[in-house]
Amino acid sequence: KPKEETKEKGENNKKKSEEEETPGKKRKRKSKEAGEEKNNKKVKKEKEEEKEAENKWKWWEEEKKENGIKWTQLEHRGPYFVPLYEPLPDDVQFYYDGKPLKLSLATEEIATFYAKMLDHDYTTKEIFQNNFFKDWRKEMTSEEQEIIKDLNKCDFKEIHKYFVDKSEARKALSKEEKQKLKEEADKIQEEYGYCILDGHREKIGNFKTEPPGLFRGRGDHPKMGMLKKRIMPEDVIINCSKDSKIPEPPQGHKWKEVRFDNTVTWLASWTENIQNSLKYIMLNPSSKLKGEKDWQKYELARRLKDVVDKIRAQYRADWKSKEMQKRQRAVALYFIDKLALRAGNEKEEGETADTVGCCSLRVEHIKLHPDLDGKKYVVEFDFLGKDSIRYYNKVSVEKLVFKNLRLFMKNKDPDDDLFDRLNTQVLNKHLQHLMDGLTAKVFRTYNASITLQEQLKALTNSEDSVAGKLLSYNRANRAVAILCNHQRSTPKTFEKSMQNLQTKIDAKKQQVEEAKQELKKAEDEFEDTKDPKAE
DNA sequence: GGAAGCGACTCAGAAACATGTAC
DNA sequence: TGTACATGTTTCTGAGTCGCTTC
Repeated sequence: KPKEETKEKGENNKKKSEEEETPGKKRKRKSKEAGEEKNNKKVKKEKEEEKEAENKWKWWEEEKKENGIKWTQLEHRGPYFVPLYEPLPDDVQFYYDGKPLKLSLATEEIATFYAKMLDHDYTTKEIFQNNFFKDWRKEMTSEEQEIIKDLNKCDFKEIHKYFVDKSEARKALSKEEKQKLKEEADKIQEEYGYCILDGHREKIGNFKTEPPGLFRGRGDHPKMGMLKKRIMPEDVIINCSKDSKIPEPPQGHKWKEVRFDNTVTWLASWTENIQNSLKYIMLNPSSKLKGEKDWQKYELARRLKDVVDKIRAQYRADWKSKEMQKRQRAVALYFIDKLALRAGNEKEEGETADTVGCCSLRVEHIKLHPDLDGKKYVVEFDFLGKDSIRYYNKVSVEKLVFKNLRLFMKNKDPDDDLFDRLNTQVLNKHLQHLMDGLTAKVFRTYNASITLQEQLKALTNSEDSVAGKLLSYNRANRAVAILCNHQRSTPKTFEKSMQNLQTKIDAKKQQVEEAKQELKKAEDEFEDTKDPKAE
C-alpha cells in the first residue's frame, strides 16, 4: 500500500506541474527550498567536521615529553569575564513588609540571585535561606540593614516575574534574532575559546569565569545559599609561556599574577570564596593534554587486568590475617573491587554534605543479615555517596567477609567508623606495593571497562542491524551505570510526560474498543442480511 | 611517622541548549 | 507548517581522588 501511495503522489505532482502555479504550489516550492537549505547546512557541517578530523593533531603518534613537563608553548587570551550587573528597570520593584523599597545596586544584584531561584526547591530550605540572608545583609548599606531584618518580609515576586518574562521573550525571538545571538556567542567562543599549545590550536573547556550567584551545594550542604562573589581580573592568576603574547587584562584592570609554569595544565586560576578552593581554566577533553591523561588511565586499568587475580587471592588470604588493619584493608578492598565503591577520603565536618566512600563508611551505613530472602550472609548498604547520591544495595558476601564485618562492628556506636584502622592513604600505599601506580580508583575504571567489554560481547552479534547494535550498546552501558551507581534525579517534567503517555494509551485503548464494537455490529448486520438459501 | 592542608586534576549531576519527531 | 514535547548534547561547576609539602 505505501508503494501505491507514493506512486499516486508522484503522478499527481506530474499533473500539477503542467498546471499554472497556485498559492499552494508556491508554498510547496518554498518548503522544498527550506528543505534544501537544511540539507545544505547538514552537508556543510559534515564537510567541516571531516576537515577538522583531517587537521586533527595526531599527538599520539609523537614522542612523549619528559616526565612532568606538560607543554613548551602555551598562548591564550585569558578568561572571558561574564558581563557586569545590569540594574532592574524602574517599574520592577522589591517590596519589604508590603512596601516598595529601592535597593542599592549591590544589594539589588544579590536580591536578583535569590529572586531567580524562587521556583527552585533550594529557596524552601532553611539553611539556604539563612545563609543567603546572612551574606546578603553583609553587602547591604547601613540604611538597608536597618530596614531589612526579616527574610519573610521580603517580596521578590516582581523581580522573579521580570526574569521569567525575560526568558520567555528570549524563547519567542524570531529565527533571525536568535541567529544573531548565536553569532555573537560564536564570536566570543572563537576569540576566547581556543589556545595555542605547542603550535596547535586547542579548544578550552571552560573559558568563562563563573558568574556570581548563590552557592548550590548538593544534598544537605551546610553552605548552600552563600554568596558566590564575582571574579575580577585582580583575582585571576594567568599561566602561559614566557615568550608568548601575554593576555591583556580588561581595561583598567590587572591580573593577580602572571606565571610561566609548564608543569601544570591550567591556563588561569582563582580562589573561590565559599570553600576557599582553587578553580581552574583548563582544556577541553578533546585536547592532547586531556586525551593523553585519559589514555594513561586506561593503560593503568589494563595493567591491573594482568595482576587482578593475584591481588584478589591476596586480599582473600588477608581476611584471615592476625592483624586487624590487614583484615580491614582486605575487606575494604573486596568492596572496592566487587561493588566499585569509591575510596572514601576523610572530610572536614561541617564544611560539606555528610557523604562517604568505602574507607569512610560508618557502622550505621550497613546492616548484617545472616539470612535474607533465601540468601546467606547478606550485607545491606545504605549511605550517601558522591554528590549525595544514595547507594542502596543488598549483597550476598562470603562467610569470612561477613564474620569480619561483625567483628569490626562489635562494641561500636552507629556513628563510629566501620574501618577504624584504615584510611585511603594506608590503602593506596598498600596498593602501590602490589602494582606500580595502582590506587583505589583504578579498580572502578577497570571494573567499569571490563563490564562494558563483557556485556558487549554477550549482547551483540555481528549480523545485528545498526538499531539492534545500538540497543545492545545502551544495555551494556546501563550495566556499567548500575555497577557504578550512576543516577539522575527524575526530571521535573516526568510526571507530565507520564500523564501524556497514559492519555495516549487510554485513547488507543478506546479506539480499539470502538473498533471491536463496530466489527461486532458489522458481523451481526452481515448475519442478518445473509440469504438463508445461500447457506 | 603521621596529621593537616593545599594543589591539580578527574568525575559526575543539573541545567541549558540543540535537534528530532509526532501531531 | 507550526508547535509542543521528547531526546540527545554541551556547558557549568560542585564533589571527589590523590600526590606533595609542611609542621
